[in-house]
Amino acid sequence: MSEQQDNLHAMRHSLAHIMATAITRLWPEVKLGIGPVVENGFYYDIDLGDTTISEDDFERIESEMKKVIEEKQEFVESEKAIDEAIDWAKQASQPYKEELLNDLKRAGTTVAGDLDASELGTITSGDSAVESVSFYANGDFTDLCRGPHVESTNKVGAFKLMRIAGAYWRGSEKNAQMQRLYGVAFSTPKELRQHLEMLEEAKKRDHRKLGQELDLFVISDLVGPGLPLFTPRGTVLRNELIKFSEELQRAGGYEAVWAPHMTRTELYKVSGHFDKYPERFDVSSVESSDTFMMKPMNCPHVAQIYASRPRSYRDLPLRYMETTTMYRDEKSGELHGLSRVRSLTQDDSHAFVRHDQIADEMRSIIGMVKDMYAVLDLPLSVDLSFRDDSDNYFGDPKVWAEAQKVIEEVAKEEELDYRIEPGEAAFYGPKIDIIVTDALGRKWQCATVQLDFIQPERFELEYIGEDGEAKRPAMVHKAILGSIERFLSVYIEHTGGKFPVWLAPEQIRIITVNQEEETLKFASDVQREATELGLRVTVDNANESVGKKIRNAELYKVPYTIVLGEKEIESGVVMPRIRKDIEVESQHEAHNVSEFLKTIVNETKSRTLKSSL
RNA sequence: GCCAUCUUAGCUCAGGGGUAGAGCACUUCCAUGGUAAGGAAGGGGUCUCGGGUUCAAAUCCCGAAGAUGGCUCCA
Repeated sequence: MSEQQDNLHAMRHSLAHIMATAITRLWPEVKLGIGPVVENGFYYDIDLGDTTISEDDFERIESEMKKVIEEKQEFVESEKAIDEAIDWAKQASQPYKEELLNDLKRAGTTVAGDLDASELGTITSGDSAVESVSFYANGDFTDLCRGPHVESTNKVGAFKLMRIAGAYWRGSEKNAQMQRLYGVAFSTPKELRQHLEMLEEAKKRDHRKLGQELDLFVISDLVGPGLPLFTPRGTVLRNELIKFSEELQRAGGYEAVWAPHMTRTELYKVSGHFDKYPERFDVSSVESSDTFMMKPMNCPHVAQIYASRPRSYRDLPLRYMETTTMYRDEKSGELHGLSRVRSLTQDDSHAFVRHDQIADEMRSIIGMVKDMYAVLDLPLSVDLSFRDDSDNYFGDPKVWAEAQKVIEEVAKEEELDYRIEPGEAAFYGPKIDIIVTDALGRKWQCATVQLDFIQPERFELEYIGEDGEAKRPAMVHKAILGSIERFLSVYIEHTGGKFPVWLAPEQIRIITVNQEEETLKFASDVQREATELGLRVTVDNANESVGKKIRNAELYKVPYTIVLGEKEIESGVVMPRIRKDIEVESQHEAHNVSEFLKTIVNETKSRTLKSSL
């Protein structure tokens, strides 16, 4: 972390204390949980018993916080012996702090997750237990805290309270539910303003809103939550993306296969998924009966295609792809537009490879991923999800170590911007998770490449080696777009609905000036010509003003609009209206109709037109 | 699944214990139009669903479903 980041961190953390100070002044009976720094800001968990705070109280809290800031209270660190600290917590009636301290005393740590860890008192000696912990005080307010803080309450930059959420004490639903107050904070008012503007922009681009406005998908109560239906426009997006992905895969030697969407549950018992994630299988809403279920993933099915006949080392790699829909019983609270659904379609593939072919296959896949996201104008970075020392993983640790080495080498060779994330691996093997950064700077995981030694083992997959001995292949799972639904949610927000020409559901809209026979005929001639060139074109000959029809085309963010009337019929020349983000030599040049259509075709075919946002 | 908030026409939303509202969209008519909304008329709602209170419930109360924001989870 740079010095600047350290300072921002201290500011945010100090603001959490200042908020707690303000809340303690306004509600002296408050029981405080923890108050860590999070991305872009901070929060504090509070428990007010029967009272609940609402966002209407933010004004009061913020103005109290401003008072604390103006008082320029110094942050003073002190140490207390652990028992003394526990007494303090008792006297201050802070049961949550007391619990943390007791855990510290007993275990030297608390069992809670990462966020809590930064909140714990400093361990000054010994491994197994703690002798003393650190406190920070500002004015009358003292809190168990490891720090660091800024020197005084007036050095905290700009902040704003954002929202209230329910949160369980230490993240467990067995515990008391507290209220979590979130704030954002930045070093300068300007950065805060930029952040708030970004949130405004994100709201405007919300894919659920754009999905409705641009008529891309719908969710019907009768069909059910998490089961989106795609309209013709949305389906064009889906199909074009899938087509591109499959072209990349075909070039990499992948052949299409097909599997039904239902299976005997037994398949997942053999694969090991059922025992590993029982809670994901025991819910009837995606199950058809005790013995059959909707498929929640694809790999075990494809493994059966491999297993259907004897394989030779000469056959490998065998590369199968299938863009297919799977069904997962996501909990209702987890569903969100297209980004979290119950029916998700993956551009899935599985390669069965010899161990000496793993690196090449990984390299080839990384190439596809790079090509895809270059065209989609989404910069990418990579998380190498490796195992940790826990026993959550199947298989031989030695094989894992070897595979992880190969993966890291490939990441280096391909010059990927990568981070290693221990403990993030799937239970059957290490993964490469590809993270894209959208136009608003938000990060999303999309593509994933996963190495799997376990399913070949579970399904007893074999090939006959050069020496005549049966050998076990490895499986390489991959999805370039990941879930198409989820990718669309990211991409709709990335582009704000201004899709590049090759993807645009409607590439050209022809607007007629009037309803005269001659005009209508000319419009339909141009439409036919464009359609024959493979373009997606519609004619708006509604009995409306030209201005109105232009406006409608704009609202649908159609890349090219041409108005046809008497002038165009006579001259054969059009003055296209081109969506502003599209780079062209001149926005206002007149074109011969046929020439113009051919230019669009070229742009479409190259798939390289970037939407500059 | 848990907590909070919300659910009124296809969409965006106002209203609120006593005959259900607007804009857009839709239909029809007039206007035949020139690069972001031409004019008029009309149709459209068991006010999410189920119970309760009341002379009377869309409105108040309870419950359910769905949505939204979080929490938790994400093979």
